[in-house]
Amino acid sequence: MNTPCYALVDCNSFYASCEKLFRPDLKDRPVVVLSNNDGCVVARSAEARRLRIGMGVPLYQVRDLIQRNEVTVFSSNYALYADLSARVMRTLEEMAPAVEIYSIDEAFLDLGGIETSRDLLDFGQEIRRTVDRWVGVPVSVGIAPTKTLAKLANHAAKRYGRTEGVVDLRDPARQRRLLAITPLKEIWGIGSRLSARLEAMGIHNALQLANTDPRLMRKAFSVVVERTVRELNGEACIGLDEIPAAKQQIICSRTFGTRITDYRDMREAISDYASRAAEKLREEQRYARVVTIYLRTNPHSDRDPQYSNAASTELSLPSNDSREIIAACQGLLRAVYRDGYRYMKAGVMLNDFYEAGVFQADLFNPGQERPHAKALMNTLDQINHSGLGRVFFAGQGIRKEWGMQRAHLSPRYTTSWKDLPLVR
DNA sequence: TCTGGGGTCCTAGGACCC
DNA sequence: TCTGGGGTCCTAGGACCC
Repeated sequence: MNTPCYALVDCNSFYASCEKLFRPDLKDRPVVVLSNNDGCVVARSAEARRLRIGMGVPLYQVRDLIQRNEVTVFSSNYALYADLSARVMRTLEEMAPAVEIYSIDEAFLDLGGIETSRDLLDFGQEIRRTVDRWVGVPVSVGIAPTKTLAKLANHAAKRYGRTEGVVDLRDPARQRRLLAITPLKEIWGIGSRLSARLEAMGIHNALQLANTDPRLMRKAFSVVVERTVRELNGEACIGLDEIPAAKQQIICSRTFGTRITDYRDMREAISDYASRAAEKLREEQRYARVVTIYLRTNPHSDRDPQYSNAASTELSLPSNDSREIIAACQGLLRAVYRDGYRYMKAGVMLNDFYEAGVFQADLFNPGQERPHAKALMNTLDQINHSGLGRVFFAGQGIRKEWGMQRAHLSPRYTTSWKDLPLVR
């Protein structure tokens, strides 16, 4: 049996790199990408990071800094990032025997057995060159016997220029040296709450955590922390998941571009989110029984009266038909909507999923067949995935005055025919 | 004035049953 | 004043991730 060996490949400043790819004029220039509604900074190019623009800060707090330094600002262009992500992942799948897509910009590779046939630092550099040539997005590579250590190796590859973007952390002595200079909150699985509790116990860095007794850590915290301790010591506890688990929940929620004060606008928004959620559900090829909506005012405001509420219902039969899910959400909205508030956000949640044909027929509506429903939803999805335009239900609204603010949106270069870049 | 969105896993505790 | 024990299931809440 081989010692396990994982690589973590992570795109550098992914969203910012995607934007730069189609804007060669922005090479070596600071770029930031904003969250939905242009609220917070969620990605920064290396140049922007050097200006000390923080991750996750609200835009209004860094507006001066951005203007003074002529930072180029983009709204999130999720269609573009998802498409480029798929290209990166396809490239990695061609290069490694087993790949787990961990997030939009990261993948774990199983390198077990490869080290006998080739030098892993070389292999890491080959990954970097290939992704750069085929897709144009820069990546870093961390290599280690456990996923938790591979994560840390990747951090190091990003942080220290001398590594040239690849760190091989298989050597235990090297692991200990890196752990000794790694703060707790940089460890995968240790967030701010656990960091604070560990600090209070006198544990201040990753090496000190690695040196604790894993069984005691399980008692004091949970099995999650126990696994982290073992992984830091090179004992692989978390395997590679090539096939993503089926989703258990689908959420579609948004902060509105402007506050909603009108029932009809709220009904439009809820219908729109319901339709998006149903679309995602069909992509999963699942049917949901439980539908939930929630809405709330702005909790940061101390002037406006506050209200937040949620409501759920169980469909008589699990469904992924947009019309049924929209109707259920509109019914729930009538129950929880109150006049006289300035609503900031609402959402639709789907739960309790079934595969086609496995659920019990409704006792009171036996044989409730909907022969045309599937064909109609298929047609809808095909049109909406064609890149030619979208069809939608009238209840979703046409003008969408409550819709997202995206003042700095780039074209959908790769997923919309009308946005194809032109070379003159 | 302005603060994202979408997920997962684990645990404790209550409800319920025999 | 006295009032078992053990098991399962479900849910809410906390913590984490990107």
